[in-house]
Amino acid sequence: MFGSAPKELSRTGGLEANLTLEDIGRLAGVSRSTVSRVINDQASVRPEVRERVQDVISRTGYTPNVAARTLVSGRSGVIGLVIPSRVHRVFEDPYFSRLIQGISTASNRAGNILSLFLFQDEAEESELYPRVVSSRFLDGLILTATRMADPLLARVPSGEIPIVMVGRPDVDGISHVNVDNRGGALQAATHLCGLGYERIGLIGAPVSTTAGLDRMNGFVEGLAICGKALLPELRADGDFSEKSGYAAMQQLIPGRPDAVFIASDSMAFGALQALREEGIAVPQDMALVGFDGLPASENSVPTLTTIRQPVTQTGVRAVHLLNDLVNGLAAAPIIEILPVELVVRESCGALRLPAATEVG
Amino acid sequence: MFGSAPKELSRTGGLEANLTLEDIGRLAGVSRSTVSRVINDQASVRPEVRERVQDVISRTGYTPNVAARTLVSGRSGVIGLVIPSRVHRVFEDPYFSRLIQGISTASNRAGNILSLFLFQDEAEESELYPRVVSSRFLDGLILTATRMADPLLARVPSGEIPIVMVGRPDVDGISHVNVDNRGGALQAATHLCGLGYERIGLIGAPVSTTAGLDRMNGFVEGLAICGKALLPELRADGDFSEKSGYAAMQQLIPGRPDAVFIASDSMAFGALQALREEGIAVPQDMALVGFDGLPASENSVPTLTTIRQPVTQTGVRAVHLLNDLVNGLAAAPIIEILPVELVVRESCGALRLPAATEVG
DNA sequence: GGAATCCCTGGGAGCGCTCCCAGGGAATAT
DNA sequence: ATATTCCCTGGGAGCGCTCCCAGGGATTCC
Repeated sequence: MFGSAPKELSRTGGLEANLTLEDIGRLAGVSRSTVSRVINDQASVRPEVRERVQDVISRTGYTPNVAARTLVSGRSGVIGLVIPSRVHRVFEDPYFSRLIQGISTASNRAGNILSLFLFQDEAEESELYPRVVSSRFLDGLILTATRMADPLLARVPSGEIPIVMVGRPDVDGISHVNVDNRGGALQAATHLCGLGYERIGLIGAPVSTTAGLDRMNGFVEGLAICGKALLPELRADGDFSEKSGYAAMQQLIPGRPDAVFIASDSMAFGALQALREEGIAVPQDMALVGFDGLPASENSVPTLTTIRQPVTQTGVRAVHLLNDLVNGLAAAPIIEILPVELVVRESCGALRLPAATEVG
Repeated sequence: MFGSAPKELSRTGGLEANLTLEDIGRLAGVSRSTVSRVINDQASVRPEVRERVQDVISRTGYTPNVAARTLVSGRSGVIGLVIPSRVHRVFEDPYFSRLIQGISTASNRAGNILSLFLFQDEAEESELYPRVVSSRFLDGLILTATRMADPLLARVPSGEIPIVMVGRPDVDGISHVNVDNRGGALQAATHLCGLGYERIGLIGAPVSTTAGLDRMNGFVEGLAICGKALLPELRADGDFSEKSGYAAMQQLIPGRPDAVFIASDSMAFGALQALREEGIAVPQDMALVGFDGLPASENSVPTLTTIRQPVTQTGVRAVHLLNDLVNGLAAAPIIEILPVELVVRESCGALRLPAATEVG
């Protein structure tokens, strides 16, 4: 349209480019300081002046220069989401998908910008992480999917920057938000006991994750409350995947459990498949309780009784906790444990049995 | 551990906190400027001085303050990845998963920091987008998953900031990297023709996406080369999902196609399921060619002949293109079209037929 | 009426960096 | 020997913002 515009103009893109507080001030007939006050919602600006300034701002489309603001205030508004290596398929996992959804929404609402750090391998991790953390570019960090003894965690306590972990870390002193894995698994166990099942088995998640460990411990604890123990032949572990659930169930079938708690819904879907192939009816021949509350658990055949965890909410809380830390509204470590909920559907048999007394 | 440490110290985290160029200079017995030269790899620093400075830097763990650097240089090193609303399940889609992988790796290697903008709805989109773009905080933007007539694209040509799209936009003048959807679909058509199939159908992707449109057009063009036309009763469209592929195939079966090109592997998996249920053997009774080259296409029964597109590479190229734009090594719009590749496996029947002459 | 108080507003300083220019010293040329 | 060149280095200026302090004007009080 303006083919003959000087290069300098077209390069910066026209009207709105590179306006400063000073410019806005000049246009509104006030000083830089007053404009700054208006933008930062500080008191003591006369209403009519405030309005005049706001008018100029919206007319010009002025946006403060983040770099300058960060330089002087020491706060960038950027929070980092770190997903360490080893989690290659992370995005295809519906858990992460929902978690990131929650984190993204919450940080958008809170006025934060979200930076994503996917580390493909240890080299990238050890090179990038220090640079990122100490560049004073991030206000804080959310860490996910760390494993036991994660080298990343070793760096955290040095405390250069506020950090919130999603999930329970295996060391103390780190702020985190977690779901009540132990309590949920315990509830699954007592629910099954209460329904009168006798030989109750477990398909566990890897005990190299705190979630897997807590779910197993909670389950065993729940059985203990009912005066039962977990029989070795009724336990198999998977790796959260559907495939591993399928294999684990095949392993359990010879032991003839009448109920099984499966530490993730994905694995439960695999287990369901294995049972279907063997002609074992759920819940008539074997009752199942999963963990996660994936949307798909509503549509399986039979529908899956499961422990629903609030994944999106976990992400939201992580952002809030982090902002509290950043703003000095709380001192690390803060720990938040979100409740889980037993969702009774067909697979546990409760719906077809006469009401039974639940323990716990 | 150091419970009695003064608050000021513990808050900033010890040794490495808040060092500046000036500090490093003092420690190394040189000036701020010299340290800056060392860090930015500029010439004319005596080797021994350079080494001395580098030594102090690595000993202290100094990292430049990104905000200060950005403020003066006008470059932050941060690139944004924008995924507009409507793509809620984006992360569970293996395409996006791989794309983000590629973008992340490339930007890590290029020294960029990646910021993620997931817009949940139009409101978030229209509020955040301008703020982000004009805050001079991002060096550039990668845009994905826009639809036809996306309102986001309307803002792009104003040119405040370099932008590269992944996939072909439906308007001109926007830099993008795309795969040869048209050529790939054309090749699928001529491949099937060359194998002697007569009634060749299409399960298309939504024509509201340029990918869907291009694949359809390429396919029709390929048929035309072979002197064929796409019969209306042999065409059904899906939405990229497995489920929709299943439904589309059910729709096509009555028309008795002897071969079908399916515009995405996911849909092909659904179609395969539908055929299995109907007892229609692939490739004996019907030949199939997919599009995408998902890893899972190697393991389906039968293995899927497909057009493999370089997804990770697409992400990598998007980052490189964007950096070229940012660094002024190229002028917008730059367009890069990556080649796709026909991967012949069992589902097209080529492996069991005597070698046939391919057209094209 | 003059002094004290308050509300608003403007401008200086400085965040940590890069860019640019000036200048000291060594090396080379006259 | 002095003049010219080059290499290397140091420091000033300034990016756009926030914080702080000072001060003008209106208001209130004595």
